[in-house]
Amino acid sequence: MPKEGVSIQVIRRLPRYYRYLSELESKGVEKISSTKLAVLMSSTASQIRQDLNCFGGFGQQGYGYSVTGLREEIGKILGLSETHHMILIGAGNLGRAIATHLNFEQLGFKLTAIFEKDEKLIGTMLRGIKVMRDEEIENYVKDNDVSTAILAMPKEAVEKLIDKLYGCGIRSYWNFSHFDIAKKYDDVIVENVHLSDSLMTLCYRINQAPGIDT
Amino acid sequence: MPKEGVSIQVIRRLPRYYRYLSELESKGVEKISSTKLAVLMSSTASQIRQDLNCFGGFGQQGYGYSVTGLREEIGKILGLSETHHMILIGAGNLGRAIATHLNFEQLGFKLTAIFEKDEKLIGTMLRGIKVMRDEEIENYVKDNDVSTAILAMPKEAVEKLIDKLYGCGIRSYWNFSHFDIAKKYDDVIVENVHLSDSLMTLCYRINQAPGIDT
DNA sequence: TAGATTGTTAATCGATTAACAATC
DNA sequence: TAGATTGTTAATCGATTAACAATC
Repeated sequence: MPKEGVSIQVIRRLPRYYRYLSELESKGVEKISSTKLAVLMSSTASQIRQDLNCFGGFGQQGYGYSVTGLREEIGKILGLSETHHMILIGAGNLGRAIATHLNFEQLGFKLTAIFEKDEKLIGTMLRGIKVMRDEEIENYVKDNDVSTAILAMPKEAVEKLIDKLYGCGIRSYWNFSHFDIAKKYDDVIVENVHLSDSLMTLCYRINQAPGIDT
Repeated sequence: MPKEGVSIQVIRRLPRYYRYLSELESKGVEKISSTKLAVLMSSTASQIRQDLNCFGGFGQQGYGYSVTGLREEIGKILGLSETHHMILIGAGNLGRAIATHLNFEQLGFKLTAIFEKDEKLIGTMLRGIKVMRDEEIENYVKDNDVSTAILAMPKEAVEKLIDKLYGCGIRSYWNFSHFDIAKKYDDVIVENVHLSDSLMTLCYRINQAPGIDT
């Protein structure tokens, strides 16, 4: 169903549609028009209809969209019920926050193993998963289906580890480090989360804004 | 120096330039051309020159850019030495990760206070800061300069708290929740970080990719 | 039927890329 | 001077917005 070549801008809006539709659904709203959804989301009706029609005609003329129906369709497009297995590498502050904070099961994933370098953390439990030693990654990946690795460690550590992960066949990464994985391997899927970049852009905008100091 | 109306796309690329230039600098590289930087960053020379010339002419014809000089200029543009004071609200897993993981001082900010609802966490120390009771926010903000609030708590909690924060005069937010602050107040600066949205787009791309399963 | 709202085509707008004169 | 590379203008490309016929 999802067509090829949908732009990344459209794809990045899909989770947001999904969230707003989920909320409408939980409030018992049954149908919504692109115009009303646009007001709710500070978007435009045109954009919503264009975005959705990249994947199919989910509405009904003269009526609008079924809230539940559309939410489900977007869930299918995103593939949220696919259950890719993922491993977390790095059980420091950030890794622990990721592991405990997210509902992986609702996001198309299942966290199945956690690895860490620091001896002090090995053996501790996180989300019901025992933190394993760094060196066990290769064996684990050989014996288990692993789709994706979450990289919650510094750039330098990723630099050292990435060949091993790639060698094990892992081709998708949720990357919190500043190591540029896509540059090194062009056949991988990488979603980067650069928190410090995000904060820097906030800094820029505060400085640009008139009358906001401190 | 930074001109008005620079597009958000350009601004979001600035931290990345800053990072790559910092790395070149630490490797002792003194000059770089837009062409070489483009190769390094998987960008284009045109885009780099266009981006930089939104803010000024930092290069020298026939030579290129001074690595240190350009890094410093971009640092100035981003305002990384401005030291805005920020408070963190929410000392759960995510809040703790944010507090301990980032070098605020290098990013234009200083974390000065942490607030939390959960009694068990109040009084604990994070990054040398004692976690305070939720209700003390207003008094703290009245007595101290606070530019920005980091919101590391669920949507519902932000929904309840946002009027108080806005009422205290806080006009910029680093928002990890799904509450839509910009919708409610149109004179605020909001940088959203939606980790679950990010993971969903990864899910989509894995499902689209040929031959990647599990 | 009349009103509403979609799906889709066309128009506009803005961002990226290419080209090249200026100049170090 | 000749070569290199910028700053900047022009061309292209793609995304967003507007318009409207189709249709529920």
